[in-house]
Amino acid sequence: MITNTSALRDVLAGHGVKPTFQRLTILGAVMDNRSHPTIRALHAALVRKIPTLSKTTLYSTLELFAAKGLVRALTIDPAEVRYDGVPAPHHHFHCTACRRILDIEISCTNSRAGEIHGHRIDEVHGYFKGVCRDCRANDGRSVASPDRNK
Amino acid sequence: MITNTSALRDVLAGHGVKPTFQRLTILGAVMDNRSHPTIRALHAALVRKIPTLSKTTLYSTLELFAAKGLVRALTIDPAEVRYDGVPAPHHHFHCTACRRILDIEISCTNSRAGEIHGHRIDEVHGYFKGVCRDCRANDGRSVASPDRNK
DNA sequence: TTTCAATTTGTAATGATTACAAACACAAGC
DNA sequence: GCTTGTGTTTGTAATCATTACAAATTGAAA
Repeated sequence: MITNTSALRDVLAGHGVKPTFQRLTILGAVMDNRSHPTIRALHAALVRKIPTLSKTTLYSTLELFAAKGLVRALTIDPAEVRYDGVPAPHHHFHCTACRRILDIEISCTNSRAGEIHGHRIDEVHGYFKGVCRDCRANDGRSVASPDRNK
Repeated sequence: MITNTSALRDVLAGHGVKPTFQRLTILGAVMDNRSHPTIRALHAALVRKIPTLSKTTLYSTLELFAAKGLVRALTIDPAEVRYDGVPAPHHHFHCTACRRILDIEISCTNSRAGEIHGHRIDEVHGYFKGVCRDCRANDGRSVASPDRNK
């Protein structure tokens, strides 16, 4: 685990969010999981730590975190929202073969939020769609379906 | 109507798509509707022209168009996919108050497709989230809910 | 201990999307 | 003209993420 409880507690307190056990655990999971997990994946992973954890709590908590700017909701895959524990703007790559979402380090002059044409900008999203290197090497066939294993 | 039937017929033929009456009508609607309509909105608008038009046809046809590069599917709003009749890469602004999606003319060096880190890039998506000028002028309250009027 | 508000949970809707098979259209060949 | 066959369209029935809602729980303050 990269992030320890006291650090997480500080993050929550710094954003005016009461640090409950569920919230600490969920925030730690999202920040440590760098695969942009879905609610379903998070729930599957977290029920081991919190057997009674409900999906409703995950939905409401992640909505709260996103509103506070602690995490970012990615709507790249229309089937399911994915969550990114790194709220700083950065780009993504969505592979249409394996459905993974990868971080892309690329400079972008539009990443600085602010205002455009009078519209107030709160979030900047940039991503690419295509076939990732691994799937290309695999002749276009998916190398994995990380979140599709029901 | 901006696009006439013969022009639409050429577009479809040029992409190897058989120009049926439904496809011509649907393509014309998406290209003329610059509000990034949802399936629901398109269906509501098109049943006047094709009373028997089914939502299934809309789903399959727009999926076909998107695969052929004729239109672009926007997954900005997690509730519903929206369709853009302008397939050339350009930016969008999503207002979280009125839920509209506006076109944004802005230069972007990353809009040129190609390849990054070995990943083949087929589509480039860039958008901003925030509160649009109209809603800001209206004190943050939505100025309209174009697609929410059930 | 009591109280009260916030949080968490489980269950029941909601509604977009998909699966699927029947109905239909239309061109090629007879 | 008719027949055949393939591709298209349609309607209905699932699927499943998300939301709505109210009861249960927690925890701090009085």
